[in-house]
Amino acid sequence: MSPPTDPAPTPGEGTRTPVLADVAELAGVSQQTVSRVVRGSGSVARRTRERVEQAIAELGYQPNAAARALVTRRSHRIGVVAASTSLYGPALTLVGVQEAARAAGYSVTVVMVSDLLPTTVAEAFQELRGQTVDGAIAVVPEDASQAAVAATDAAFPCVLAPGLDGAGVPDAYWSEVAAARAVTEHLLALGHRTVHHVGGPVDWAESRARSTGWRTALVEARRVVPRPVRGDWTAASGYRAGREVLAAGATAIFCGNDHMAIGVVRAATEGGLSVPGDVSVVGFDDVPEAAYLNPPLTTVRQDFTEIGRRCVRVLLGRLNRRVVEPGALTPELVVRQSTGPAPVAAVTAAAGTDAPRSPVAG
Amino acid sequence: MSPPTDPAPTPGEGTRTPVLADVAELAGVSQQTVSRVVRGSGSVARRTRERVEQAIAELGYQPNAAARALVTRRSHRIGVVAASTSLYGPALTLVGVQEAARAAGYSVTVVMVSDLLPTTVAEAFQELRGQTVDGAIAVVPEDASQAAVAATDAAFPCVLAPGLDGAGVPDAYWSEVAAARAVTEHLLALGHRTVHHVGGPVDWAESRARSTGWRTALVEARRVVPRPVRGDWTAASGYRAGREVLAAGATAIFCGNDHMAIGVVRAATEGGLSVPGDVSVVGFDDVPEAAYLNPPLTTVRQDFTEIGRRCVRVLLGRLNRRVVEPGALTPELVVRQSTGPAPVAAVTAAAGTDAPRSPVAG
DNA sequence: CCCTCGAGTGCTAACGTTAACAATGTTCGA
DNA sequence: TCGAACATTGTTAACGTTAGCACTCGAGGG
Repeated sequence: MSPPTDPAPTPGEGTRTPVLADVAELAGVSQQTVSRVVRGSGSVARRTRERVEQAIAELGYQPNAAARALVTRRSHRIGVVAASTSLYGPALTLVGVQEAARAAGYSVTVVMVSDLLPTTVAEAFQELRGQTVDGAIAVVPEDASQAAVAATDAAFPCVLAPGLDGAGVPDAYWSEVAAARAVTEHLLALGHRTVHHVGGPVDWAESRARSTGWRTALVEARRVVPRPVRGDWTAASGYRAGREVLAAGATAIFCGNDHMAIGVVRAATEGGLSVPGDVSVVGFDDVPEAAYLNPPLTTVRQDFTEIGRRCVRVLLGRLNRRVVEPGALTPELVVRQSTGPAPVAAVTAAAGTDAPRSPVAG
Repeated sequence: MSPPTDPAPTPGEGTRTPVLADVAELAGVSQQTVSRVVRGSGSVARRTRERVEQAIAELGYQPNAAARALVTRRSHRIGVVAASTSLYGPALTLVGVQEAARAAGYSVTVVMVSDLLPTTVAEAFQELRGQTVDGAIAVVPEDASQAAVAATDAAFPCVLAPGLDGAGVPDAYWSEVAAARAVTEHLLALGHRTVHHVGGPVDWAESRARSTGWRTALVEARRVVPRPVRGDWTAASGYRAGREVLAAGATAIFCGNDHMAIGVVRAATEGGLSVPGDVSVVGFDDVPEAAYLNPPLTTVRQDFTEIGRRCVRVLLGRLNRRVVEPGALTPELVVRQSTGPAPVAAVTAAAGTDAPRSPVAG
């Protein structure tokens, strides 16, 4: 509506966004005093402060972040490099990051990478460094980000989300391993001879942790370890993997995430198999829908938001030259109705019966 | 590992991040020339440019965004105010925004709001304005953001995601209405007397659009319009709403999104009703899992990513004083197996039969 | 041969803020 | 009553970049 008149910098005219000097003039003090009031540092007489505050309110003054960042060398912004923020886990982690960052007075710049090539990820980090963020968090599979982070300036602190740190195998990893173990043991306890595995992409640390937990439990129980089939986190890939694993005669399947589990259940159903009558399926993540699926999905609950919060805590700590212990997370097995006792006869024949309460097969 | 030695600004010592002046000195030219090379503007002799470029590479120079923003008054960053980025639609829209922004050389700062109070949203915009972003996109229900956007400085361009603009009812709205109509008509064509509705929160424009389309179709076909039940997009709320609607004798249910549809299907299944034998259920969004649910869900496919891309296009256009037509999106009805002919006897009795191919009831 | 033009380059002054220091009063103990 | 310590305020110089102008060359037209 308004004509595109070029707002020439005619002083004292028009509605130029107010700056420190304007406030100072209106309040009748020096810029420095206004600055002190704005930052809440240094000592300012009560009367003066009130006058300044009123001037600020009157003018609607808001400090210029760029100017401040230039002189302070602190932008109060952190960067996040994320793979696909549409994936359930990363999306929630991002929420946690946002939450914690905001609470600490930081804003968040997100850079999404479309693929996981180390080059791409490294570029993303470089981009953030150029954007004068104070530090960065990688919500990207470790394999891709680790090298990129290592190549980064030491003055540019980075935190890896899944592992919470590049140095050493972190707690988060082991809790996932433990959870996957618990899943496998749950299935074994139900009488299944062994447990098949539909895993996520191998280049995700989460995938490997879950696979490791599964394998360990199997080996410890002296069971056959079937060759795991890998998907890409999607239901579609789960469906394909499911058909494959089912063809191999699986009666219990542990999936790397809930969405793939959905695909596996679908594959079973289409194959005339009932879940959990003929085959038990377990997911991972506990997406909000898991409890309402057909059948309600047994899965592992994971507090992704908390992971995000912790990343921020660690990063902000590092910015202030403090070391913050990330602490352990405890994923929790949630048993619902997609797991049940092993079928009496473990054949791939398509028997449509749902065999209630069949005794555990030794 | 490295001791926390305070990097004092001793000139020419240590590994201070290189600035324009350093490059200029190394290349034996003035800062201005380096600046011209970096920005690719102005005329620079070929030989000089090469020398400068080599110096840049040698020093690993990267321009300081804060300084540049300070003098240019352009940060090449846009802000996004989003409700819950963990919701499927907003998450994908954010992906689209990222994609398009990046391609145009912009980075993205996200501010998440936890609730939809106009105050909260307005605060989020203020925060962005202070962060010197060039403009903002609201991926927030219009009701909450419209006022906030209106209250914003004219010099701070904003775009509303769902509507693509605050002025006038946008195309996106009407395409959703049309899609909801198509859903309802599909259900009616299958012989259902009427269609029940489990809608999303009323303060979302998307919700209202879908409800409107549903209602219109019903009225036009001169059918009874049942009272819609509202959920909050989650499967849990869908489940509750589903029980309610089912108790009212629904045989066809149109849900505001796929997750609520999952809850509704669950409610039906638990009530001993088969889907689509006894009751048909339709979702909205076409989440990637929809095709693999039990039964595969009939729904409406929606290109959220494209919405995000368009927002950026419109915003960037406005930044350059150009008006960009957002253009229409065409959501598409995807018929799968959760919808079928109306049952012969529309009673709430729990008959476990799946009544295949029952003829359409006039 | 002079004048103009344009390409190529450099100098200087911003942009809006904060840090460091200097300069006021003011108070309090001796 | 004097000086030290303190509270309060102002002055000056950065921070790293770009815009505007001025300058120096050669080339080409009259």
